Amino acid sequence: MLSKKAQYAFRALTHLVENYEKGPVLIAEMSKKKRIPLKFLENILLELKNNDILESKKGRGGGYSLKEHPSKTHIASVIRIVDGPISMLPCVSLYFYKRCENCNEKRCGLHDIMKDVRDATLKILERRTLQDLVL
Amino acid sequence: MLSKKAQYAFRALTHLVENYEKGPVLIAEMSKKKRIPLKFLENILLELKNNDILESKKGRGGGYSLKEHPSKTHIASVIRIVDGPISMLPCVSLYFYKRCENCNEKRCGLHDIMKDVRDATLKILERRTLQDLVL
DNA sequence: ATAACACCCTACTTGTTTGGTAGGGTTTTA
DNA sequence: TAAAACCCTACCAAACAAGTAGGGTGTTAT
Repeated sequence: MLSKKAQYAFRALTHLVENYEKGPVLIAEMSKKKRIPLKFLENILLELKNNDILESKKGRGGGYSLKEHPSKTHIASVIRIVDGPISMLPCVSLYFYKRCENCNEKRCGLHDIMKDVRDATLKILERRTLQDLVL
Repeated sequence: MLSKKAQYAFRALTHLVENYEKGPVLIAEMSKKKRIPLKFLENILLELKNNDILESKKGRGGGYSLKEHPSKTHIASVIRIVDGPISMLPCVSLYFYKRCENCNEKRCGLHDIMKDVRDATLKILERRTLQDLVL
């Protein structure tokens, strides 16, 4: 399950896509429009900025905006930043790999199954972008 | 990510598949062979039994065994019992559905994406069975 | 200059979940 | 009837999730 944090992140990003090319958007505005706790949202946006999804401008007329065109940022990237691994097992994760104790990976049925799941999932999440958030 | 509990469950189930038709297996044996904390494993097996994956026999010569042939129990069922929802959002879950506040489902891009992910995932997890755990 | 603006950063709090332990109770069979 | 083996409830500590607090820092308009 995606955390509430991730769901908030997507709600905020949706707002930013909807207002793309209208200049920076205030945290306060997103918080109000999308009903996200202000200070919590602040942390989330900061994290997305530190990971090159967003950029920000301080002072009057400032706010947050997407660093790239909505079609350039994949859903998978956002999830990895906010929630971490997408895979169901550490031993099949591409970005958060950890070998599993007590499973040799070459002869582990579960490993193979979860690798298939990972591939099927990423095929979707690495193709879809922020653009797809808004219909 | 699957919880450690779920991973233990699959390790134990693997052992039961490997020893299918050799009669009931002791908790203690699975605990030792698969290096799973005994009392924790006890709880897990009990839960699987209460959900019709396993059956048990008490007293001397007793133990746990699979209720049905390994090819009859799907990986998805086990995950749902032990960890709960498989989907990434409550609003796309088949067995644990909860509507999401602030998203009308008919016009939510994220909803659509996560529904696709769910379908792709279930296509695998509802086809693969315990039989596939052992190679 | 300087005040208002708006993001930046660290730390804290509270409640829930996870992973695991304890300690008897119950049923079965030799 | 005693030993074997599962059954059940409750408890515990550590980690994580969700959210709050309170200033700090850089920017812009006047």
